[in-house]
Amino acid sequence: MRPEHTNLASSLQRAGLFSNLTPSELQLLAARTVRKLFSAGELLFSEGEPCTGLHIVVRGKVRIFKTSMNGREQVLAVEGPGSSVAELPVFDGGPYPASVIALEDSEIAFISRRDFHAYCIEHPDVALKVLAVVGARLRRLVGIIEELSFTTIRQRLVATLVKLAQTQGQKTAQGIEFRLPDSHQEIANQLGTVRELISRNLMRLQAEGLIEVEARHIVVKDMAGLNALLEASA
Amino acid sequence: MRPEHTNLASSLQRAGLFSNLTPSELQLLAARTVRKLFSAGELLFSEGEPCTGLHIVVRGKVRIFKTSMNGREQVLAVEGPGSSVAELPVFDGGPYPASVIALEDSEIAFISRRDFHAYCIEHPDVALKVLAVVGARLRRLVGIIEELSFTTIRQRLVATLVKLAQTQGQKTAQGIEFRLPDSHQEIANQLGTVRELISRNLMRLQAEGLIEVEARHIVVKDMAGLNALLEASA
DNA sequence: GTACCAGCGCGACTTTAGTCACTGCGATTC
DNA sequence: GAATCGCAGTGACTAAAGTCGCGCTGGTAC
Repeated sequence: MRPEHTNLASSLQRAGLFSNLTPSELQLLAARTVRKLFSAGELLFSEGEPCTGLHIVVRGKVRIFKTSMNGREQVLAVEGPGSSVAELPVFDGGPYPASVIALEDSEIAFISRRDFHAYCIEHPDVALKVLAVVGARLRRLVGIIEELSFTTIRQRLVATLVKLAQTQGQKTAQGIEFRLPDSHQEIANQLGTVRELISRNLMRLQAEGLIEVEARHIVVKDMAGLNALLEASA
Repeated sequence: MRPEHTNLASSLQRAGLFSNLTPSELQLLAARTVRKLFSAGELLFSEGEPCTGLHIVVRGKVRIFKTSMNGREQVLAVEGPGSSVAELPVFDGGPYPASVIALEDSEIAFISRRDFHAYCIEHPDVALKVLAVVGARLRRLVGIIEELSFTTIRQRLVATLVKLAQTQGQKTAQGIEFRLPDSHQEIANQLGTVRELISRNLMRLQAEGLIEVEARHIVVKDMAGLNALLEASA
């Protein structure tokens, strides 16, 4: 047994999908996986390509997204360590429905379609686990549809600001402070719009006294006001 | 063995999800299902309710949709006989992510969560089949996201016209003729917009000489022209 | 008949989104 | 230190989407 397999096995266990497998089962699975390295900006695969297997993020961060002809992007999800990618096309045999790119230098465990397929038949509980994971993914997609269909960009932006404030915000005398984790361009991609609108909407929120913006540093002055904007038509 | 079970069994077999089960397995499953009848306009269940089990459309037609606070609706799918509904929340334990309503008088086979769960563990191939079905659903959702994010209502409308022309169109001296299957309001819901825009866009296409509209009767005069509008930024 | 109602057409308007072209800043590179 | 590059701000504009109100029509009910 080569040491990488031991490492891989423990990595896999952290992957949610395989959290309740026995060590020996993990070993078996690890023996079938291939370790791949991707540097930031590198594509794991592109939309439309035939699906070759399951990818699991061991280290790093990847973005799942669609591209339009005009160069616009719509982010479907950003996945970190422990998440699997493309669980689904593995089963229905179709091509990848979206592209995946590494946002940081990342380490990916890869299991071929055939192997994973076989493994699921031998271990029905894994198949159920996959269904649960896919369920979560489906919920997120429905959430994106809801947002795109029912809310304005302004509201979507406010929603992400509120979320960031809650997860990463520091309370200070000024209000709740945090830094935007991504460029305006990247935020625009995630909200399904263009860079300029992020800029403008941030400025507008500032003009209304709800937040203060300085480069990527944000200070929320009026959390209640932000939430009010969301409730208006969530 | 009561006769309904025999009927149910054959209905279930047509359901895609269970197409490769043996008759005896189907009987077993049928014994666990409940037949439910819904009249047109009746809700099968609403978004947010806890998920009680799997629904399979035996006869009729149902619509899966989300509702916004402003009364807007976004259709996620319309399912006919043989399709299953809510395969997914059955597994991840969460609430229904959307509401489902009967569009016509419909007959629904219902299997409780526990029973279906147990059945999947006994029959791993069913679990895989479920994954395949879910895969198709996921693809459709991604397609909706792509449309909402990248295309205009005009393009979405043209796309549905083209689809209708291809599937239900009759070639005549005038062009390709067909009837709109739904009201403008319903089309609007499916495209994620409001009634007026359907009206306006149809009129605009007519003004441009691409189609002719008379009530729900549509004549496509220039199919190439319509397709050109789609390619512009698909 | 007449009353009612869903579905549709349409004009006038506001708001939101997106485009284009440009400026400026700060970091890096050579 | 000059050139380059990624990122952000901004004005002017167009186009798309959505809102409101009203009127018409062709059913169905009574």
